[in-house]
Amino acid sequence: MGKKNTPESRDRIIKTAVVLFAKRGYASIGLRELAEKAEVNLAMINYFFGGKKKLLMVILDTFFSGYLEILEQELCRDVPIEEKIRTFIHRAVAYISRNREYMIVTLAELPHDDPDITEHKSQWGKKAMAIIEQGICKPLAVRIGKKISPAAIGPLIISMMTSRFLFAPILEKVQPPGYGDSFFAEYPDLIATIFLNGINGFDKD
Amino acid sequence: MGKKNTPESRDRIIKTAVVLFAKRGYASIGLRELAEKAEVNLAMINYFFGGKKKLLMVILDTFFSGYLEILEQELCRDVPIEEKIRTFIHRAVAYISRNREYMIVTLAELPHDDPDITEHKSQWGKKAMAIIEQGICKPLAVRIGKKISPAAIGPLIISMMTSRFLFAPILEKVQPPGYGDSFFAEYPDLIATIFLNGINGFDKD
DNA sequence: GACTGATTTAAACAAACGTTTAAATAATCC
DNA sequence: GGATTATTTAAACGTTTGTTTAAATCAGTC
Repeated sequence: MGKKNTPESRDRIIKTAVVLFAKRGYASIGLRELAEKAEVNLAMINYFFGGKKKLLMVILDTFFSGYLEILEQELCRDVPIEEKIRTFIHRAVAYISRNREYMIVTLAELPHDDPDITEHKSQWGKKAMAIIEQGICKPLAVRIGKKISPAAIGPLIISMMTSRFLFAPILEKVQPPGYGDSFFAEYPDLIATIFLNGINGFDKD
Repeated sequence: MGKKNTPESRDRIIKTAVVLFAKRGYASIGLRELAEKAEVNLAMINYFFGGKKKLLMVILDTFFSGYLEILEQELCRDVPIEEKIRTFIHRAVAYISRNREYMIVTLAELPHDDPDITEHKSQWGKKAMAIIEQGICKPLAVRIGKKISPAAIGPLIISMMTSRFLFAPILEKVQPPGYGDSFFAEYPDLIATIFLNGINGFDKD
């Protein structure tokens, strides 16, 4: 059963799709343009993925599974909750930054409600929520005496981490250059501190 | 010059478009379906707006101008920064909740980079950034001795406020019912407290 | 009641859409 | 080396896309 080392045109389709979908949106990219940019015959997309929507799901799965792995590894550890959250945010921001386009495709499709895709996304949502419930909400309730729903914390924390990247096209036009490199070095700490202690949390410097 | 009291089919187009775009995404809604659902002839959309993209821009403008008005009114007041931010978040969350679909259409299109639209969006971005610079970043720098860029604060604060709404399709499938009404009553306070003092800010209850 | 401008209509435009087909090539196995 | 897959190709499928056209209907003014 002729299995090659790596079906390299399949990979090229995904890589190209992620870039195009992130830049102009999943729905507005035609398969012909995708095929052309990926240097692949049009029919190959349906050959490998069985349809445009299935290709999107592969991308969503790739991002979600990577994000969930970090969630799992960092939030289930038995360390003080502050340290746990801080190292989680550092790893997660690094992951998001490294896979910017995957993240954008995923986040941009989140609010929409295609039945197939929503069903699929909520599979990941369930798992994430369970981890956040155990890893953050429960120990936090013990600590501060207030129960915050994982349905609030989960979306909140990922939205905070991704905020800067989702606004990138606007910010690049608005912002006078200069924040470039040093900014992203400080970014994970900024998010972690605000999530833990708010903007007042910078007092102690 | 025959001006009617209100061109009611123009309004119907916008109202219908906002709902459809929010639910399934701007790019995946065809003008024929939109016209049908709005009970309007197909050609009316181009007659009133001059194109699909222009219709989208009207929607983006509507949301942005409302949001910016709140930014302006609340953040330029001369009151202690904590109180200022807290009341701003309350008003903004109420606005977002009331105009959920407008917000979703706007936020879902944010990360994409259609030249025309990005140009247009960044007009609003400039204004928002200037207000946040003056209303938050500057007084905050005095208070905590650390300068946080408005290019970080602006996206962060709106992302926090909208997070719960953008994840709605997933959460409705995942979440066991029960958080419904009481949740959204507490939501603005939750966001404001976390932004100001982080999750540790609930100590004092 | 004709005139004017705003609104509405049905019909058509070329272009692009996602998907399928059947035949050709390339790679792998025995 | 012949048989068996896996991959690639060009062509066509029927729909749907956003936009335009020119004629029809409507409302209000003089």
